[in-house]
Amino acid sequence: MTETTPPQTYDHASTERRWQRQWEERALYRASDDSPKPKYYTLEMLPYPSGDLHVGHAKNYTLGDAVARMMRMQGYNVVHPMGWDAFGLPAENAAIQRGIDPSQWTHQNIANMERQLRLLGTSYDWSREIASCEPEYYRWNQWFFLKMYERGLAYKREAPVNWCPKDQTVLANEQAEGGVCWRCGSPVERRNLSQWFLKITAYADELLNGLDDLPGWPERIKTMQRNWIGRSQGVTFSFEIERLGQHIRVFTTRPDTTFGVTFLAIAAEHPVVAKLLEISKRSGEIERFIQGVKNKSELERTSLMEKDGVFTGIYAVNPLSHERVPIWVTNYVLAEYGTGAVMGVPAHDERDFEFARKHALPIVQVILPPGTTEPETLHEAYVSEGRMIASGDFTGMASKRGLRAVGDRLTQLGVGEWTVNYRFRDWLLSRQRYWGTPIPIVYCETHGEQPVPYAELPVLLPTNIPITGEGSPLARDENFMRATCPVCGGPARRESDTMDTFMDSSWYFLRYLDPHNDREPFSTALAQHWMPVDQYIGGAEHAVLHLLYARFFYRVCRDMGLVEGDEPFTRLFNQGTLIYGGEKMSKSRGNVVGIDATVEQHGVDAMRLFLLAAGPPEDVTDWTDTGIQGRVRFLNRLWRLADAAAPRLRELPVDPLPATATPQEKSLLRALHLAYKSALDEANTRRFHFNTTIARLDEVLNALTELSRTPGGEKNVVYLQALRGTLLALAPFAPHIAEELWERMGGEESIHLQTFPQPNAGVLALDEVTVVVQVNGKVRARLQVPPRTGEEDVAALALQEPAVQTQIDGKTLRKRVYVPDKLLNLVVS
RNA sequence: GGGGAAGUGGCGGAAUCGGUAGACGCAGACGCCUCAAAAGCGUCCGGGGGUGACUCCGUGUGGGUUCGAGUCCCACCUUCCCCA
Repeated sequence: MTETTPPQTYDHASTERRWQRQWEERALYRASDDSPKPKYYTLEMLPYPSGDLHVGHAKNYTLGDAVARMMRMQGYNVVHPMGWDAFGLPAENAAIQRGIDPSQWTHQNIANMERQLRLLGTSYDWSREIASCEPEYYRWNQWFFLKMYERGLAYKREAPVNWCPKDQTVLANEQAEGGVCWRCGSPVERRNLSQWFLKITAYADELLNGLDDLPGWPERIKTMQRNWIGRSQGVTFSFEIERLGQHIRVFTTRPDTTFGVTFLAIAAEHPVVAKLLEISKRSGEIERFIQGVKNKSELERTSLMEKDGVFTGIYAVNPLSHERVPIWVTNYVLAEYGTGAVMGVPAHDERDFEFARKHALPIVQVILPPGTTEPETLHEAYVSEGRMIASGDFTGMASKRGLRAVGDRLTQLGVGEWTVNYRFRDWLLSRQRYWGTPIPIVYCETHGEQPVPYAELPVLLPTNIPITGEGSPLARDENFMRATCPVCGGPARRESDTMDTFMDSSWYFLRYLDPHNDREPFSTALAQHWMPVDQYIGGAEHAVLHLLYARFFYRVCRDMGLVEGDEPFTRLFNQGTLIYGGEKMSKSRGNVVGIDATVEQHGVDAMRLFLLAAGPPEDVTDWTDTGIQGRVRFLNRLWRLADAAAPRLRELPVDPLPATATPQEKSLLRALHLAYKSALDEANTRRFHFNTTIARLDEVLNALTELSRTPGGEKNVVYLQALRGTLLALAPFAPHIAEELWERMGGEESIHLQTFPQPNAGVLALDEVTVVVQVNGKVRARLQVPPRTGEEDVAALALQEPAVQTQIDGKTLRKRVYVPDKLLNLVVS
């Protein structure tokens, strides 16, 4: 046989396929519930099965997998599960637009995405997989709902919502942007509809204060949650309406400005409006205004629209100053926030100022800014503290003290009380949609609203029913709607609303711990063993939605005795997005780089390395088609060296610290141990900047290449042992090639079950260090000296340097700064 | 409008504690190998000046603190994110 050229590249496709199969067969990543090792729960946010993964998704899962593998190799019993957020609108839209069964659509997508996740070489424990659309899962949503119902945490009430008159359904705020239905384009209305809520506000203070106990969370996420909860302390008090004998209650955080009230602003939906209409002479005008306001979405009302209003012709009385103040119906006060009415103090509130300007209402200054003695014409509201004026008994008081004093006076007068108000509202759980968890409630003509008995769970979502996109499919399905009353056994109607899908993701991390339990949502003992999640990884888009709901849910579980502790996620890491061609990857932009084609062309190890090396994981990073080439080259270079060395390594006993002789050997070993240190530091400080670790591995390969080219290099023991070490350091990031070469080198067991090597201080130490010599802060020379050389010795050497001499010649030495092993700065003049 | 984060070569980025700016990679230039190409290998690669040893400038802009600033402080500009 004639001599053939050896293969230049390794066959990534067959290698990757082979090891993925082997790992699965050997259940390599199965987490044991009773391991003596310390537990580590690492988790990526579960995906919605939209159909296809692109390299942007891969960035997230690759990081999570690198973390899981690093912890596993450090001796932790790692649980790293994966599942599917499988209920939701896209499946239903596929049904509406293309007549595809939502269940079938979802299951096809799950099958495909699971295949793709396996393709990524992720080390998930698939035996724990869950899909939220399965009755085995959603029955426990219903179970939790009933438990919350019993505890008064789930309740039904009327609330204003976005309503599309054509499609006959409620819409989420983001589905009604610009005031029109996202599907049919009809203008949406605000409607008061009876809806199910979860009482998350009952935990408001706990959710707020708990943030202080989460040092492992990004500060900005905590700030966002604090702002979202929006706790404010103030006074709720009443203004009596003239000629009506009724009151309007207002909430204010600034009772010290009560004497500056020049109008009352109430929401168009405020219940008192009906009464006002009865006695107002201007009812026609008011009704026209209200009609215009009601059609607008909340988004438009709070941010887009100019502040507007209409005077009712009716007055109320300020309980402190006894002045008459006009009552206005406005578009900038929301019925759902506070009391649905605010006192208008234009001098000291920006929105009130703007409103007063527009409608020529008086602006009465009652707080003087420090350093002023007379009220001046205001060009904008003065919202800070100062001295109170024109405020009856309180005149002359500092406003900070006045705030308390006025609040207390209102309380003493019996017209008000100190209250705490929150910006966020209870969680609206109802959806008039098909593809979700049915709410387990029936309505009996005699016994009214009744919970479905636990024994009858799950209330199954019917399959094969028509989905047209108009109205609730469940409400029209007679078989589903017909039920019996659990109290009297008589006929009853089912609740046709389904649950918001954030219900599913509020507790899925607990179900992973006990995914096949058919007696309870999860075993308390297993939750105690594994919880809390040690590391949670996901995008920042869920900062106030999922992450707040899950914290609420966990506390409810705690109060039910199902879990211990308050917080489900000890540490949170926010991934940055991956952009391509300057834009976020998305189907609609047509700039999606799919993972199937990428993996086929370059191999998944190269892709994983590129995604990790592209930049810090929390940053927005760029996908480039050429960048991955560098990682392909890296793997091929490593392959050529390691594959050739494998036969020798099979004969060579493992020795992590071979004796070095030459400077080249020393610098190779040092590079390797710096790579170990980098990987361990990044994993254990949770900085996760593995981009720097991969740069260290590049340097190791450069050093390996260099040593392999010295005479006899390929037999050099240091070189050979370093190759073995390189594979161990690479294993968490490029698991397939590392495993393949490990096997070829005669490694026992899987490389992924090995212990990650520890950096050795002796190896890291340098024989010589470079000390920079500066004159007046500018580098003039570099000295090679042994570590920890004394200042006098370094100074003596420095003065012999010609470049230093010319700089200090004829000048006086003023100061000498010495940083051992780093620098000597000579200050002269 | 308010709050937050970030601005470093042609590009992605490194410099983790105030101490050699530009590690590592991509792209590019030149060379080797080859009939040729691909792959691979080698050298160079912030800007100005100089044959060269070198030298001056340089981390968005302008100030400041310091022996010394990409890093700390103040103001401004730009971009992105969140809230309104």
